[in-house]
Amino acid sequence: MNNNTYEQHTQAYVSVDCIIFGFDQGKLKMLLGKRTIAPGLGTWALYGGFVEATETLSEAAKRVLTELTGLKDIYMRQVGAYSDIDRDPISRVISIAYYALINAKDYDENLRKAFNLEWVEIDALPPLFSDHGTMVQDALQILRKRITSEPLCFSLLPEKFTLTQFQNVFEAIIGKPVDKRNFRKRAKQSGVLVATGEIDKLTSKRGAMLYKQNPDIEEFRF
Amino acid sequence: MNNNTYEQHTQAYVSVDCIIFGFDQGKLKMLLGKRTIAPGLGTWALYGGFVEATETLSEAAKRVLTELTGLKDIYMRQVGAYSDIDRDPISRVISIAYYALINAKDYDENLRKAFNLEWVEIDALPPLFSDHGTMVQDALQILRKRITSEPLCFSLLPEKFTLTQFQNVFEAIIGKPVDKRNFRKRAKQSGVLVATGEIDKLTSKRGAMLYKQNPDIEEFRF
DNA sequence: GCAAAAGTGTTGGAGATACACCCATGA
DNA sequence: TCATGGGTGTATCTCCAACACTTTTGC
Repeated sequence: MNNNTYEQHTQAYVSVDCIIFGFDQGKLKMLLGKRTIAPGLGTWALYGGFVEATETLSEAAKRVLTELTGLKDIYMRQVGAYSDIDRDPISRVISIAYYALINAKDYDENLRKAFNLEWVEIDALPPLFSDHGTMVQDALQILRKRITSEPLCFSLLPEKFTLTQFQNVFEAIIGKPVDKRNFRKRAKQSGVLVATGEIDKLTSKRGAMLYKQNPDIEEFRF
Repeated sequence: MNNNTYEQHTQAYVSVDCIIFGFDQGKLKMLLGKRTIAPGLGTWALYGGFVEATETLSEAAKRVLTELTGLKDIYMRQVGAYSDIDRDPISRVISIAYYALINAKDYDENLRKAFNLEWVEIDALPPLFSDHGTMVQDALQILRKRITSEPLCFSLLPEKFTLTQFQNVFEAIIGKPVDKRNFRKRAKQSGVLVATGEIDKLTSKRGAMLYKQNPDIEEFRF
């Protein structure tokens, strides 16, 4: 900080933009809406909101996420700050992107319709408003890097899930298939999950063991 | 973005704070100053600056870095955005932290004195102003994670360096010693550096081969 | 001649990869 | 009975870790 007084400097609007990932039908998807206001009316965009004087960035992101999804305690992390001068043509707005992971099954279809949002597959993304496309690519890169050091997959799944579901989410994030036997071995040896003893009969005739996240992991390693 | 007009929302000052790392005397250090203004007069702090209307965040960070060091083309990356309501007691200021890596030998001592900065070892850091300590810890964590996927060490060294110097920087960042033979094997096999053919006679009687960063690496893997 | 830094190879173990078939059940 | 998804084991290979002595030369 130098000696200039604050008033000599300009202020800016600060916003958060939320990248909401979900897993559905074997695909990693995200919630996008078409802008209903200028600038960028009608183009696909992330949902966001201005940061108010009484809240931090993560509080603002949580507020937006809860408003949009009705869910609390959403897994959410900061991606970064975006500040191109003209990223918003109306005024200087600096935006901080957050990614969030939700279980798509928990998500209320009525809210989705009320906000005019769509689940869009991440490998079929349309062009996005302003720098939102960059934010999304940055978030995806972070997801892929962190998948072995943070329990990302579980936030995209129901509380109890089969090994096959776990593998499907994992593959959707890293973007390539993995060997089933090796994956299951790794899953069991790593200790990141525990068998519930319950059997899921919905997705297969034979039935599959349901697992959940091991709550006693000190440092996640997968 | 919702339908409210921009004017309904409050603006904030936006600043950048720079964490300048250097390597000197076998230790990873950073440049810190004691604040010369309120708030926090006299406490150790990062050097920063307000973001002006005409510049992006990274331009502001570059401006501050150049002002402070006289150097251009500094390796610099964003750490994240910090927004606690009272992180600055005078006014709402949202700050984006950047870390920078410089070769301490390039750094002009006169500038250091002019700005009243000190090189402080990262494992002997004093308490820092506001949330600057958090920024520094976050930056260090990023450095440690990225050391194998980004060419960080080279930015802390002169253009030509010995394998021992390279190993010293590496150890300083990860915070623990590594085996010399394994490290040298890895350095050579990875292809991240090339021998210059020149011999450095300054740091040893026998002389050591000088290497430099391999410019033809497409994806850095170490 | 000795102190100080440079330089050099081998072995063992752990973890990752590749790979194909049987099982249980509902329809 | 057959279609569907669930479940399992072994052999190989690659990468990483451990480990100690010789070389050169300025002083």
